[in-house]
Amino acid sequence: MKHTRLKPRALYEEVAEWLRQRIFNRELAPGDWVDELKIAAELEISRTPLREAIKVLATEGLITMKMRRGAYVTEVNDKDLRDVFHLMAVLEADAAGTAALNATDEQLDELNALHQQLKKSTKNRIQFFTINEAFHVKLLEVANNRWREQIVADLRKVMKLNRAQSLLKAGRIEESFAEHSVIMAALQKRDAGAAQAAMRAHIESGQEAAG
Amino acid sequence: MKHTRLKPRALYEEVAEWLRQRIFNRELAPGDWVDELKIAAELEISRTPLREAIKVLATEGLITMKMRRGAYVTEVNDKDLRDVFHLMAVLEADAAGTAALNATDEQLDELNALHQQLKKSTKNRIQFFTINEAFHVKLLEVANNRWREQIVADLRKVMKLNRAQSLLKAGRIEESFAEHSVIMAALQKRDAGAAQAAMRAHIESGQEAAG
DNA sequence: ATTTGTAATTATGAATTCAAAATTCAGTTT
DNA sequence: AAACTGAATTTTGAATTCATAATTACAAAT
Repeated sequence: MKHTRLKPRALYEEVAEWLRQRIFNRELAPGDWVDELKIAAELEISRTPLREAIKVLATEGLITMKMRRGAYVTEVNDKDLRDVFHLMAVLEADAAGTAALNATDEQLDELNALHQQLKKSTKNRIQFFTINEAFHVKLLEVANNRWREQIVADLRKVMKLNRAQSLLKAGRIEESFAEHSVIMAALQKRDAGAAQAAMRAHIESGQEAAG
Repeated sequence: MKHTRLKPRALYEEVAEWLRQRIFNRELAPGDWVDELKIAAELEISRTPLREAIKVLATEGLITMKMRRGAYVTEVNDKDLRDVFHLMAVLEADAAGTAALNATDEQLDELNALHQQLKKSTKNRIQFFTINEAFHVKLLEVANNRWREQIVADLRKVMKLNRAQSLLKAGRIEESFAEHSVIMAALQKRDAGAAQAAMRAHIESGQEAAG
């Protein structure tokens, strides 16, 4: 039995996560200034842990700090978004290649289980996104490079700054699922080159849909 | 004329950089605990900016924080190092490919100028390292993806945690320079595939030398 | 001698306080 | 009315203080 943790985590981490969610939900939109006093009052904490959290988000790239002026939510322009997508494609494609070669049979089963769940979620946008992300996270986990997992997670956060990525074009879900099928097939054939190519195509395709 | 800046940067950034240098110089070795009181006293500052700096380094991966226990310099094992090298190879190879296609003639000249300096530095380890790093940084700059520049910079920091990377085997400098020559030639021929392959080979070769 | 329990000490986490820079706003001048 | 000046206010940066968790030191008991 997994007991409830006594010591969840540091306050500044809680605050950092709270800020991230606010940003992803657009309650704090790109360009908005982070009002330290207002937010500290809202969370009923002092400015100290809030300021620590802000510096963490700044290092992640979600927030930009201006000396003696304050901090605002990072604004990503079209080029930034293209650049981030490109890196995601490069890193995830490489991960797919590695996974095709190194995944255990159990891990392939787990990935396939997620893939089957995805198949059943094409009618539910939110569920599709959730499971889609779980699949990508699982694939990275199988590729087994903790530094890449961290980097891709950070890039994903930046991508989420842009509203467009979540507002997919009509028919995109079906298209996305079809691409996933190609990836899954390549993984099961343990064809690294094909898995790599399929993942790259998938992410570039997602980029077009978002743009 | 570039005047001296009145307000260089935030104190916590100064402290973060000071800590990084301490770590790279092994005055703070992997596994060492960061004594807040001692360091704050040494720098004659309060714990507040020091703690902010620690959180930044933690986000970069240089320091690991344990709740209510403190922070210690991250220990990287052999697998970590392999993983970091792999990502460097993937990211820098891709950057080399992009640079081969998109560099202006002026940028190619600048890269070549650094390459010529490198040629003259094979007798001076420290100078070779400095110019070598400048070349890689310049190449990333030409590839023009600020997110990648940040990521590679962070990975480089982690690599520097390991002493081995700076203690090259005999003959490695000449070998390294030869590899650079191949990269430079591919760039000047604007052959993206060749540039990519050469860069990947170069970094993997560096990994062997470090291991 | 080893182990267990408790007090003392130390270090971390967070709030509060203080200092200084930037912004706002009123008042004056042109 | 627009622009400039300088005081008042607001906001950020950093030091200090306070609270509490963790470690150490020490004593007692088996």
